[in-house]
Amino acid sequence: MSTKNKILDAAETLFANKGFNGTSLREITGQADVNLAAVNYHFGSKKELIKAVMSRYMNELSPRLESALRQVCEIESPSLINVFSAFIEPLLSLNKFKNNGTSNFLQLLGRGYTDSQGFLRWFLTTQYPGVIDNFVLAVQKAYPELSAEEMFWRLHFTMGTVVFTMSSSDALIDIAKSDFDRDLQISDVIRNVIPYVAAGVGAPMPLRN
Amino acid sequence: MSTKNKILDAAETLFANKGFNGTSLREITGQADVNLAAVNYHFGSKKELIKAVMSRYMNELSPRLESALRQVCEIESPSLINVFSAFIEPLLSLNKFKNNGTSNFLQLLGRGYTDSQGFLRWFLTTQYPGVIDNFVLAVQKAYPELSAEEMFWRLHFTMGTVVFTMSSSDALIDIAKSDFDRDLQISDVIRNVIPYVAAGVGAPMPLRN
DNA sequence: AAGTAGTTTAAACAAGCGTTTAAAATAACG
DNA sequence: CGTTATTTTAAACGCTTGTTTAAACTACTT
Repeated sequence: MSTKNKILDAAETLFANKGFNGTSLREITGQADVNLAAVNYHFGSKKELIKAVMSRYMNELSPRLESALRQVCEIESPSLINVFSAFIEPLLSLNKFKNNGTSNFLQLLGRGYTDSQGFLRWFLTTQYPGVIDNFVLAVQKAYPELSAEEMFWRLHFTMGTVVFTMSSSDALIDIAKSDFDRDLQISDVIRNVIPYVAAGVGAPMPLRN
Repeated sequence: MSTKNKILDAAETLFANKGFNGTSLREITGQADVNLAAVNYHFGSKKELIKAVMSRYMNELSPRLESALRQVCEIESPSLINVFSAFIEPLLSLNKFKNNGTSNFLQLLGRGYTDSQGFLRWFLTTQYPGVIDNFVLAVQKAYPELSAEEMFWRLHFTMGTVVFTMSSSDALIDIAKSDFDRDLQISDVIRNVIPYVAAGVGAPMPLRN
């Protein structure tokens, strides 16, 4: 395996578990078993490494996601469950792409929104706008009465639900094991969260004052 | 104002905006206009300072919250909207306690769940179990059909929604201003999130396979 | 007024950080 | 084979981190 990929693999796991700020280049190169200077040689800087880690996933995910959402839009009258279920297959496909891929990616997404003053949010929204656009279109078709402003709020809440849940999914799975004696996978977490966010986005429009 | 409080005030704002890892003691003591060593003299360590910042809020919040939730349980048949609305007054009361108190506290809560490997989660659940217990009781009364396992999931999702929303509430308020020309307060965010989480928690029980 | 306890101060500490350098090792190509 | 290019390496860079030290200063008590 190439040095570049060894770095990407080690960085991905460490970033997901300890955040971007919380992971040093020495930890990464130590786990990847490569020289410290290799990061700056191959990626230029730590910030560029973070982008590279995210890009590797987004380039895999975004075409699948866009096409799945487009398919939902072709349904006669799609439900919000249809919309959110469109995420399942593309997200779980990241597990074939790499071990713990789904979990790692979603955790990284969560980190990106709280660590590093939102530069990752900027990166994602400017580099992969097609995903967001198709998502909004699908929700609009499933719930046309939802105003633009209400949509803005609820999609943000949904982002929060998913991102937070995933960034602590390891703890969640542990608790589920000890409290309910159930062995859960990341796929179970995804399937559990869909009715929740679908109901949240589908809540009746509140009366404005 | 005492040195101790000057440190707490400066630390609170910086922690909320930049996270615990992302804020140095020199930034804190600089903004507080206090000597660097004062933190270790008065609090012992950075970790203890973080606890002190959180405790100051929790000691103000938890009795109000517990009593509000107990009141909801006394309603004949409370709705989930009732349950979550019980949070409004106690949370907004933090604004009288300190400028931007509500926003700062909720952002800190969000930081605590992702920064610092969850030691803050441990701190909160062990030090303030009464809040969680009363919350669960209220939800149980409002939605008795919800199984313990489903409750576990949905409360976690709710925590995620709130915590994530609040930790990025500054960005949210900025976007709302530029996209919808609406000047929002933290209270608007709270009022918007309630129908969402109430609908999410109130979603019908899914069929198990 | 002297002495003591509490507080503040400047300076230094060791350790860790991301990044750079220049030499050594490896690979690729005419 | 010999000569470029590319990659890897060890060492050091300057800087920031949390924490500690010991002296200076303040306030209160006897």
